[in-house]
Amino acid sequence: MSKRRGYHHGNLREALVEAALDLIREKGPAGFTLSEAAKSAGVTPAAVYRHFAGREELIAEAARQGYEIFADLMEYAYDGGRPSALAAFEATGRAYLAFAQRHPGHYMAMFESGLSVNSAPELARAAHRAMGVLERAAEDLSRQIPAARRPPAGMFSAHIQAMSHGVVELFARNAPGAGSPFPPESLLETGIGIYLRGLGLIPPDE
Amino acid sequence: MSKRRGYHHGNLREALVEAALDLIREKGPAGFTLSEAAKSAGVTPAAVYRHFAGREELIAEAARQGYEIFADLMEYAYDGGRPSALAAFEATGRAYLAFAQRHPGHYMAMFESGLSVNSAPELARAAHRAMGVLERAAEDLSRQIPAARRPPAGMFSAHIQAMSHGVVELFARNAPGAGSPFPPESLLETGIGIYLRGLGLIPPDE
DNA sequence: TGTACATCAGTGAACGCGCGTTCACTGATGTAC
DNA sequence: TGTACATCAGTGAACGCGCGTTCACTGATGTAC
Repeated sequence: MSKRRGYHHGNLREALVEAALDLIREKGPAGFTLSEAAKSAGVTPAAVYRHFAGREELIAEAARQGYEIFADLMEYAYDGGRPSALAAFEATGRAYLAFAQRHPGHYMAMFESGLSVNSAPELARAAHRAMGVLERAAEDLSRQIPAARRPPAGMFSAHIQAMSHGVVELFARNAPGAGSPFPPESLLETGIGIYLRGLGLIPPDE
Repeated sequence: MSKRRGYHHGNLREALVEAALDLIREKGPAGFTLSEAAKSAGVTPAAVYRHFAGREELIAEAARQGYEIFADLMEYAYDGGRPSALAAFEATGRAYLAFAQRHPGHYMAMFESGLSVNSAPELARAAHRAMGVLERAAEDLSRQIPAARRPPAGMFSAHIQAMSHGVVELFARNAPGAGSPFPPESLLETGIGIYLRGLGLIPPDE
């Protein structure tokens, strides 16, 4: 952690963000303190103020980076709707969970810190980009549903978000419902599968 | 809040739990402090220690009471599977959301405080009872699915829990995804409806 | 290549604050006689 | 009904702690000449 070579750190800003992410992952967003982040970056708490206005801004930057990574992953998974709207949609679902598992600190900073997405414009922009992919995927896929039985795309995407977030919170961590006999990946995959079947997007017999 | 009539409070234990629930609802589980709970119950912080071993135990008691209320509501909604397994199941889904909305402090103490359900045996018992209702409802309903296409009941119930929790966290509060144009009740109701259709429990044409 | 100097990232001491927790105490309550 | 007394729920002062934040400072870096 403290790979400083002298008086100057070299890349303190990023080191602080990483320290914050580690702390958030280990103790939750509330357990994270500016002082401890500074300490684990090998620096005095006061040094933090050279790079951030305060504790809040440090968390916001961690969340922003999370939304950027998240958006990139979602876009990569969606891949412009290839090879099919259905496959691309399912890939974004898997990407959602994979992100939560691989970047728990980011995920918690984004969704559990109580941070308002509108506290900073770059944060809002990144969050909007990430959510936009999911909404687009839902829109593309929902066009395959006969218009009469088609739910609004926003509702469709909200369902998937809810299911994904629920699986992460309840079954992908040491949460209340943990100790479930099913791995979160298969829980989410089957859950989304059944849901899509309910929309007539997957044949009922398969 | 401070309806004390003299030196003795009369019902401090309950007053503290209620103060804790109010604080948790307003500031989140991390924002709640023992001192503030004592203050809003009109009492010195030291008085808390006549009734609780400390901060942690106070939160645990709030969560325990939440699980009891939750379990009662779920049992009432389930009503032994009447009038039908399907209707009873849908009622428990609605009860889940209604509980989260009507008892946000309890809900947060239960699911967002980072509290381990196994920190106290009465807490674990209450939590188990609550979750048992949902599992039983899922089991009863899943018996109506042809055995070949029937997912394990535990998975079924996990899906519903995930969707319900996700809707609460993302759309029933001022969370990141909030500002959704759909009220949480209808989000959950349609989400569960589509899911049940995917299981063949609701006819596709209805 | 060497020196003077501006820049600015970090130090370290200090602050006021609210926290959880402890302790000896006090005074209201309710029971025994 | 009245008095003595045990009980124990609450007080209030004190503690050590870590927090976020500020400030004047210092010393490493890198640029101009």
